[in-house]
Amino acid sequence: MPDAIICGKDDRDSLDHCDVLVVDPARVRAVRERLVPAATAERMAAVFKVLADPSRCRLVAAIIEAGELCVCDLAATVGMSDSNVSHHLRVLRAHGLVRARRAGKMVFYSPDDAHIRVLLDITREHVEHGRDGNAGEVEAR
Amino acid sequence: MPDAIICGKDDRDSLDHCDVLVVDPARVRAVRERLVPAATAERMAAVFKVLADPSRCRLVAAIIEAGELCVCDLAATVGMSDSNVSHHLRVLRAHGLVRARRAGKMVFYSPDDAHIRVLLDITREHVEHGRDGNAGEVEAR
DNA sequence: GTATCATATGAACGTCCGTTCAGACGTTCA
DNA sequence: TGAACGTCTGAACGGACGTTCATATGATAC
Repeated sequence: MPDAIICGKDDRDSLDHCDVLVVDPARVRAVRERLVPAATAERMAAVFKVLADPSRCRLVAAIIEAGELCVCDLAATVGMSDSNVSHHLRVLRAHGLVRARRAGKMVFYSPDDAHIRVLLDITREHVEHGRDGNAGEVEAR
Repeated sequence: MPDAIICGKDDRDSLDHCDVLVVDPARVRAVRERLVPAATAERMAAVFKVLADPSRCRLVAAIIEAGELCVCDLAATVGMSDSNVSHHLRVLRAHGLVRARRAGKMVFYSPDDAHIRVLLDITREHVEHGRDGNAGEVEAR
């Protein structure tokens, strides 16, 4: 098996420079073929990014828990300003996580996706039971 | 049923001001009791934040796909600089998503959590099949 | 020892994002 | 119509974060 070679231009995505050392080019190529495409990863990261905020996590959890809730009650539930809640709800709505229903002056929000509930459940179990790996330290080695 | 009342101090978390309108205080209180604690939400958001980056998504996916991979091969696989990959791997390691094994000059990384694989799978299916709600537009209403 | 390689680290830059504040919009009720 | 209310919007501030560059560490080979 080769020890270290230089990969050609075609092995990289599309970078101006491509003189990168590779140890096991066969495996790299195999993994690259089966790897999630960059565009898909981008959309996946976007979904995670929506949930990557404690406020939005609680908002979504509260909406799922209640089934349906208006903005001011949501704000009271999670302890945030109405304005802030509204900003977050717009993000959640834009990404299809929650749905809005108008009733007179107020707007009721309800969950709009089954996957999200699973994501929250798994992650909650992960951080509660499982060892979640400290979030602060960097030691390791 | 009451139309709108002012909630007392005990109904809020711990804010200096608490003059917040609530429509359905009973439901708010019920949801608050069963709602995920703020501390837990913080840790959940931290997990999501780790995955809320396309580069890290692909790195984790590549490591899971390959089972084990060294830094330079990871860099070649996802098309990033070694330095950048190393930075991201530190984050992934600090949060217990991947594990590092040293072998001579090089370090091999492998998955260190079963939950993460499920999170990635669900999210990938979500953005591929399911309607993922456009990430750009904000229209709605 | 020195040289080379694989990886890790730190600083610096630019950008994104969560929050707050002030105000606008739309709806209801008198 | 005008006031009160629920919600939404935009600007602005502060902080967090991803990337790059240069450099340091650790390990192997000569």
